[in-house]
Amino acid sequence: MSQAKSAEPRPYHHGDLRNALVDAARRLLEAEGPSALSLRAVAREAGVSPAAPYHHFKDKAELLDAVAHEGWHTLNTQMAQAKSEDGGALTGLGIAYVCFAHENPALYRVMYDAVREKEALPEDMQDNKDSAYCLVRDTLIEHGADPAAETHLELATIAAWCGAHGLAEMSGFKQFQHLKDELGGEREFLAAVLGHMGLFTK
Amino acid sequence: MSQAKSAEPRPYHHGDLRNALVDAARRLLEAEGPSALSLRAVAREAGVSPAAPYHHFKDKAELLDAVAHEGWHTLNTQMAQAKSEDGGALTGLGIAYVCFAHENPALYRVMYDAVREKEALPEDMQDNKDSAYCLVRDTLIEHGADPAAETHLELATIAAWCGAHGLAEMSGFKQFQHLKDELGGEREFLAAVLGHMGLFTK
DNA sequence: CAAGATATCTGTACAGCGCTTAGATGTGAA
DNA sequence: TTCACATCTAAGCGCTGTACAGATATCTTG
Repeated sequence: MSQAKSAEPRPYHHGDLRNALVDAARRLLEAEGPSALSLRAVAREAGVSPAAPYHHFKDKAELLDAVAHEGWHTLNTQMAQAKSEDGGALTGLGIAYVCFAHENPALYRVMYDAVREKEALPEDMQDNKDSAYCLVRDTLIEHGADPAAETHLELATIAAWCGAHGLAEMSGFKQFQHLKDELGGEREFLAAVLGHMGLFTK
Repeated sequence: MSQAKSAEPRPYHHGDLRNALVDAARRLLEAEGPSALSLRAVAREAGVSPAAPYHHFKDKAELLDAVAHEGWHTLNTQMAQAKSEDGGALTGLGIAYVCFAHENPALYRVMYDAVREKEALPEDMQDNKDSAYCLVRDTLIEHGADPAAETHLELATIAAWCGAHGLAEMSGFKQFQHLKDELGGEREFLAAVLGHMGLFTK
C-alpha cells in the first residue's frame, strides 16, 4: 500500500490530516473494497497512529460520511456532464447514474450505507441547484411535466431515482448477462430496462 | 435477551443447533439491528460457545445466507398472499414488497447484503415457481404482456423489481414525510410513486 | 454388548477492530 | 518568553471473527 506520498519523516503535525484521511479511505476503498476499510487501516495508509483520526472525526461513521460526501459531489458533476453531452434525455441521466455506481461500487455502497443509517437524503442531494435530484426534476419539466404540479413532479422525480438506484444495485447480477449479450452491450441493457420504467421513455 | 427457551442445562449435543442459530440470529436482528448481529452474540443467544456455529456454517457469511434464505422465503409467500388478496394488480405486489422491507428492515438489509456480495440473484428468486420474480412476470402477462416476447417480458420484470427495490430503500426518508401527509398515508404515497413508474399503472 | 470412528461442542488463543485516556509535541497568541 | 491550545502518539479495554486442540456424545461395526 502506498504509505502517503513522501518518504521524509512527516513532521509531528501533519498539516492537513483530515483530507489526507479521506483520500486514504478512498484509495483503500477502491483497492480493497468496503470490508477492508477500517479506521486503523486508513490511519496506517495515511501514516499516522490509530488514534489520530479521532481529532478530526467523531467516529468511523463520520469519516465515512466525509467520503460519501465526496462521492455525492462526484455523482452530481458526472450527471451534469451527462446531461450536457446527451442532449438532456432522461435515459442518459439514468445510464450515467448506473455507470457511476458500477465504476465506483465500493464508494456507491458507502454512500448508501450512510444514507440508510440516517434514513434521510444526503444534503448534497437536497434542494441544491447542483444536485442530481434537481437535474432530474428539471429534465422532467423540459420533457413536458407541469412545473406547477409540484406533488406530481416530486413523485415522478422520486420514481425515476428509485428506478435508477434499483437498477444500479441489480444490473450487475450474473443472471442478466444473457440479456446484455442479446441486446448488444451493457448500455443497451440499461437503456432497455430504463425504457420499461415508463418515465424514461425517449 | 432470551437465553434460548428452557432452563434445563441443555445436553452437550444440542440436537438442532443449526436451526436454533438461525432463529437466534433473526431474534437478535429484529431486537438489536444488523450492527449487533455478531456470530458470538448469536452463539450466546443460542446458549453455546463462540466456536460452536463453525460446525454448522463455514463462516459468518454462511450463517447470514441462511437467515437471508428464510427472508426470501417469507417475502415470496407474503407476495403470493398479496396477489391473491388484491385481485392480482401489479401495484399491490409492489406495495407488498415495500411493506415487507419496512416491516423487516434489518432482515431486508441482510438479504441484500448477501446478494451484493455474490452479485447474483438469490436462488430463491430464480426460476422457481414460487418466487416473487415469477409472480411479477405472470402478473405482467395477465395484464397484457406477450408471453412469447421473452426478452421484453424479462426486461419488464426486472424494471418492476428495480423500481420496487429502489422504493423500498428510499421511501423511509424523512424528506418524503410531507408527501405522505399530503397523499393521506404511507400506502397512498407508495402507490403514487409506483404509479409514476409506468409499469405499475393499474 | 464392546469398541472405535465420527459428529458435535467447549476452552483457549490470536490478531484485528473501534474507541478511550493520558501524556508527548509542536504552534500561535499574549 | 510563556502559556494555552491543537494535534499527535502509546497503551489499553472489550469486542470481533476464526483456528485449533481436546472433551463429550452418538453412530457404526464387530
